Amino acid sequence: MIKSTLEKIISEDLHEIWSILADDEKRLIMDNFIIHNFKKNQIIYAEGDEPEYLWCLIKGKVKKFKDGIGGRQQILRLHRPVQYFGYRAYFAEEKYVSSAAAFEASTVGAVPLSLVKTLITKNSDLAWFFIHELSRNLGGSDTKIVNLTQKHIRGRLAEALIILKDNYGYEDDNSTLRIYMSREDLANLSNMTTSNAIRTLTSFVNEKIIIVDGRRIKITNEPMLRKISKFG
Amino acid sequence: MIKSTLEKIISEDLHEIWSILADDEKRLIMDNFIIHNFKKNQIIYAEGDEPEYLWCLIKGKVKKFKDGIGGRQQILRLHRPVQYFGYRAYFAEEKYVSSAAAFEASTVGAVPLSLVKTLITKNSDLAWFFIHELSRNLGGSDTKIVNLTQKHIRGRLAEALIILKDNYGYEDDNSTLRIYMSREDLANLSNMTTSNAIRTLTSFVNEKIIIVDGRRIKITNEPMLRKISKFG
DNA sequence: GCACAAATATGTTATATAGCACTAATGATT
DNA sequence: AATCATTAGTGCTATATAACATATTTGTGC
Repeated sequence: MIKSTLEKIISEDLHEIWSILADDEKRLIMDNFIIHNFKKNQIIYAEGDEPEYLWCLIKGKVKKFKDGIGGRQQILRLHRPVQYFGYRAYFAEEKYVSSAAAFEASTVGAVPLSLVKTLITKNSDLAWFFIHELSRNLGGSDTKIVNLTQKHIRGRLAEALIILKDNYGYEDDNSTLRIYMSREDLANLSNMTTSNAIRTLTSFVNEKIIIVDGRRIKITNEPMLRKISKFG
Repeated sequence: MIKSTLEKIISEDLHEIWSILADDEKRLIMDNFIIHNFKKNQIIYAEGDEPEYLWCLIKGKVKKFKDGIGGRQQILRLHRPVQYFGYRAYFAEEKYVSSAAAFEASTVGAVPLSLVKTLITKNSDLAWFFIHELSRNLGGSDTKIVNLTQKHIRGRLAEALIILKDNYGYEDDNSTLRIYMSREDLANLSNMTTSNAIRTLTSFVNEKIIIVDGRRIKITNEPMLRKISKFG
């Protein structure tokens, strides 16, 4: 018997998380799992939309953001494979309060949240999975509030770079961030204007903390970066 | 048979939420429910502590906050009876990332989180209660990030006053906030210095949006306050 | 009721960062 | 290759808000 590509993705990539599901539950998910492909910068869902699907990032990178005053965007969270998103609003019985977009070409699976709801009720391990995820995100969000409001520009940018490293890691050279983003997005992540992101990036280069080649960022002095991030 | 005071509190005040529990589960909670009294400004738990108890606010007011750069405090959330707090860190398997303190003399019940964990696993309604709470809090936290980082001082203070109204309501006159807090706490809620909280409060008074008498704040033009809060 | 501490109020100055204007580089399209 | 659009980079100015200084008022303990 030949496994379908979809089944292969699910059984291989998602094994870790869906291992908490019973076989019939897995079957149910597989039968209702729809693969979507999003192009770079394409919106997956937007603020105000009614939540319908649990999204599962299989390949690519996704940002969650909120549009604020004067079209200024705040990036709230970054996702990497295999991570789940788009469920909070449904569980809160709200519309989405933030939007999700693909950072780069991405493959995402969609599972109806109504199905997820049924499974959570029946499977306490799955309930715990989401309780755990939500709890971690909430802690991160609370910490972010203080970081973004109280740290100065250098601290905020340094922190953003650390976040990028913690989320996407380094390439094989052990120093180049495995994500290439525009200066504007870097600014949106650190709550500052694009000009200031560029300027601050330049001063980090001058201080030999990073090396910049276009959108390629090499962190050469991570301890110093963490220090700047911590001090503020 | 005479009901104990404790049993009375639980069966009356907590009915709404614990109604999702079976009788034997209620019994278990009651047997492990310890009442604590906290004085004004007393710390209930502090950042870095290991989470042990689910706290249930029975009487009084509680703030959750995080100490930031230069001793500057950011108030993250406010609690009123009957609300639960202190569980996030346990579910995230982390130490507390914020502290909780009584705003005024408060009565709080403590239930061992290990017991709550057991109950959640057995009772999916209870699991959903926490999934729902966490999801709502996370949405609020994400919204707060944008509000605090992008709005100007007037917008932030206006929003803080609205939050106070939504949380604690008005007194019988339908306009006096049912909470009295220091200008410093008001500043900590709106991410600004105490001086600026005072100044901005004064300008709201001059604009006939509020009336201030010491710590007593009367909101006389709530639509305008919401407008200022929304616009930024 | 007095002494002292804490909170509130207000004016002045300093500064971080936004806003704007402009140029340079890079990348996409035909 | 030429054109155009987008992104990156830099200097200058404006401004919101912090920081500081100093009254003034209010609350608290004896």
